[in-house]
Amino acid sequence: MLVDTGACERNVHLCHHGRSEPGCGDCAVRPISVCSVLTLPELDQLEALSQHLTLDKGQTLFGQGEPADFVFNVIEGCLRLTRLLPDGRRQVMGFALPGDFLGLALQERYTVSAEALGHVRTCRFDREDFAAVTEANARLLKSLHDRARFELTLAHDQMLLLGRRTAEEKVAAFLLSLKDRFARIGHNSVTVELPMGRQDMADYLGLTIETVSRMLSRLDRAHSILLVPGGVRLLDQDRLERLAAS
Amino acid sequence: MLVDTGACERNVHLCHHGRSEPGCGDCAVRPISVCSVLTLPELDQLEALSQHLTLDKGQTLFGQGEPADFVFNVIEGCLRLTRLLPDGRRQVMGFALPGDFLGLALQERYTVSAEALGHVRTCRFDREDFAAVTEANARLLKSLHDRARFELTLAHDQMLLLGRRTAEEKVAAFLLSLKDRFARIGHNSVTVELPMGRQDMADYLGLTIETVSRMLSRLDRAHSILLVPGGVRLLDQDRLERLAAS
DNA sequence: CGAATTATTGATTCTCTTCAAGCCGTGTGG
DNA sequence: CCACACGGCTTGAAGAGAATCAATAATTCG
Repeated sequence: MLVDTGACERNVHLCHHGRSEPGCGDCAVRPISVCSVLTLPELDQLEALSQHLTLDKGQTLFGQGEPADFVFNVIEGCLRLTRLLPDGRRQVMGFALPGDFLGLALQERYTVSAEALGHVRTCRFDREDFAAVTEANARLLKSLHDRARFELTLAHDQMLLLGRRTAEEKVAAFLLSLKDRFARIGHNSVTVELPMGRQDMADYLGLTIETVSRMLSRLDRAHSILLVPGGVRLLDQDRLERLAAS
Repeated sequence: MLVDTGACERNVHLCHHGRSEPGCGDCAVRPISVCSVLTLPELDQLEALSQHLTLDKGQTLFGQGEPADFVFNVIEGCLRLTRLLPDGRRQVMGFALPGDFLGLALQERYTVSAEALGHVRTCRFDREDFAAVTEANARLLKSLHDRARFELTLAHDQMLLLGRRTAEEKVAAFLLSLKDRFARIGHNSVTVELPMGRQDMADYLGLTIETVSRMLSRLDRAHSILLVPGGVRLLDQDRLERLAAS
């Protein structure tokens, strides 16, 4: 069944690694990516298999249902991972930030679509090539496995949120978790950037866009947060944490 | 914060492997467990580290927040994996069946409680011991990783269900997925056993017990299913699949 | 058998959705 | 420069689906 998946331009910018541009050794996200466990020789090996790939806002990295030929490291920017039901209902499974690896939950085909929420840079590998490297390198496999296990706990957290939390709690928990994620990649601030739109937040939290907007307004009115263009300032983190109550 | 976690008896039956009882080589769930990738000598090594552990209905294998000292293979029976919020709201993260491995999403402490829904037999390993074996055996690590990735896709499915499906769709999807899981472990029948109670189903699906009961009654009245003691007979699987619409 | 637990069903309430309108920042072209 | 359109966001009013409250029925278990 065909469904309108929105913007799907694929005129992405691709470039093979050349001697002139900085390689894996200088990669900005290396310390926080799966590659952090690799030695320099191993990095060289991997680098030979990698291609940089750049997307602009709205472009699709891969689409749900397509053959899963590639895996990716996110270097810069933010992507939205969505799953679509035949009738158009949408669930955002997550947002990928720099350092994230895309391709853990892969079967033969992508089960989600990945779309750029702004300018995005990724490092792409042929899935088979990457699998071969993984097969031969126990440390890399362990690193991927640790990520998969961590992703699993995140997914469990999200299941609890979707199943048992109120709209206000969902929004509060979302803002806090986003703050934590940004903190982990070095972007530490009480003002949390929101690279995604309200509809994306809604589809991530199992709500409607109107409810998300209302809850943000409510939190703003209660001076728990301050809505600013492109983001949110967390004013009363204690209260938010009490709401998010894990 | 302390919360009543219900039945917590720990008088579980423990037994070291002895020569007289059947070992890993004859294990009923070996072909469907993580152990399926191991050679016989490797199985012997693992067997030396294993203890059988038996629980009766209502007993707790491990509790949320406790130090995660052990990992488990489920040999027989069904367990409920729950996470509790401080205020008592509960989310059932999943049900473990024979062949399932418990301990993928582990950090230092268990993030869920595991309770027996009936008579349960498990194979227990010290977490450190098991980690050492995993570390040294790439095939086992790969097997665990594949399981983790599969669990991740299941978690994603559940997120979609919790976030975007109606009560009736949730119940229909649950019955079908349970049927599939039983089929995969050899228990193939149009009559699906329901080892868990209505409250467990409700907490798994993000509903209340009353809503689950109502939806089951509705499906029964529509002759899509037939409610039988301890289970459900799937009469109109097509209609269920249309409802579950993935 | 009788008590306790679990499940079903009905009546009512409430949270979130749906429908609808208006607002705001941005970009565009006359 | 301003009118206008467009997309994203907010806000309000009405409606629906599931929760809650309450009572009864069916099972399980001692």
